[in-house]
Amino acid sequence: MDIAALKNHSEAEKKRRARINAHLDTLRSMVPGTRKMDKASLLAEVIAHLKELKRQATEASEGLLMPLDIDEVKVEQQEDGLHSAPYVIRASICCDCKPGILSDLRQALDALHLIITRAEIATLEGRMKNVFVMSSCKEGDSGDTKVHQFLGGSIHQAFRSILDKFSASQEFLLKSTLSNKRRRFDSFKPSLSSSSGDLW
Amino acid sequence: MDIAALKNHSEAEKKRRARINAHLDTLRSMVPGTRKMDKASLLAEVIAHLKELKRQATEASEGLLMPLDIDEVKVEQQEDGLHSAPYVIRASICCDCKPGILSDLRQALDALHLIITRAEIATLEGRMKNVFVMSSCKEGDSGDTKVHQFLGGSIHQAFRSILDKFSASQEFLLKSTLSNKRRRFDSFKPSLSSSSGDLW
DNA sequence: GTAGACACGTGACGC
DNA sequence: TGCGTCACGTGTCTA
Repeated sequence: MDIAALKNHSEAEKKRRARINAHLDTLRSMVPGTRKMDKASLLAEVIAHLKELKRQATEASEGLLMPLDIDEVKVEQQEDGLHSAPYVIRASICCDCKPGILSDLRQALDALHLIITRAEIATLEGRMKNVFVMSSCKEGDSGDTKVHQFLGGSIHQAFRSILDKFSASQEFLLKSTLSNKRRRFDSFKPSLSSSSGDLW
Repeated sequence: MDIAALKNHSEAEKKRRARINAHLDTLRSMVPGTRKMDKASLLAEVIAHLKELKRQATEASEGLLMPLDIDEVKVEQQEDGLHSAPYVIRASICCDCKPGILSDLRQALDALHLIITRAEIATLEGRMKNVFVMSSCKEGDSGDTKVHQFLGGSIHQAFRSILDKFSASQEFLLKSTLSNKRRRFDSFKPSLSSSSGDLW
């Protein structure tokens, strides 16, 4: 009978729709503010959330990345999306582990009279990366973009000069002893003891 | 004419389906390995991906969190999903900034002969949080779960004893001078200069 | 009364 | 041949 086959067909199709809609409902429960949304709009919102989460994830793992060969100073304004913390500056410096560089950094930041909300030191394979999250000391400066741009410039300049100072001393060592360059490869995969022993 | 109305209707429905399918294709392009998947399976995969990204995001922001009042030692195995780095141990210790505790931690880790792939020191408001990402020195241990459980236990024990040692000395100070407890509130929102000056 | 969204059943195509 | 998936047109409901 063709009639029975048709019934099976329609029922199977019904099952299929149910499966899809169930997943759609799951998505509705996962993405906030989509409870009573269009199917299409829901999917659009899912896409947006997916992008946002991906951005956050890569941003978070970016913080873990540490260039092994190039020294760098980065200063950027952190809008921080949801946390409603306006005009927060995030400054980072990545270079070889050098004793004394930490106190230089500390002195430089002290001189700028900032509120340091987070200070992070990471070491990896003889390299170090310092990240500072901070904002201006004065309350009134919070909304002033120009103040933060100036502050960012000052921080960048201060860090840069510290970097130059220490890389200059390294270049001096490089010229005086040829074995120094090799040392960078020797300490390419050291244990913590050799890589951070001088630093701590 | 009813015929024109019907045509509009079907065309509108066609447009709607096109919108939905376009979003579905966008999702396919965003989630790897779903190029030729069922509509339902695709959505299931999207849900899984969304969950995974959410987990990573919360985990990443968790790493930034630092308990202000309670000292803690955490040792956990990090499967790390995509990076195919099996059996990596992540150990963290959070406590008040105390000079000398860093060298104690270093000595403890040195004694265990581990490969430290990442060492991180973060300071915030007079508190410090150290995170170490590491794996066993020996290659053969990589797949051995028991070895890593034992290693994890050893690390936890070592960190715990360091924590106890320093918190014990703090309790001693607490009993000897009443002003000490207040000090914890005095340094609740210090600048970097006062919070990490002793540590560095 | 019209525009948009949804579920339904059906024909078509692939394994 | 059946089984699964898809696109399509239609009926129905709500705003």
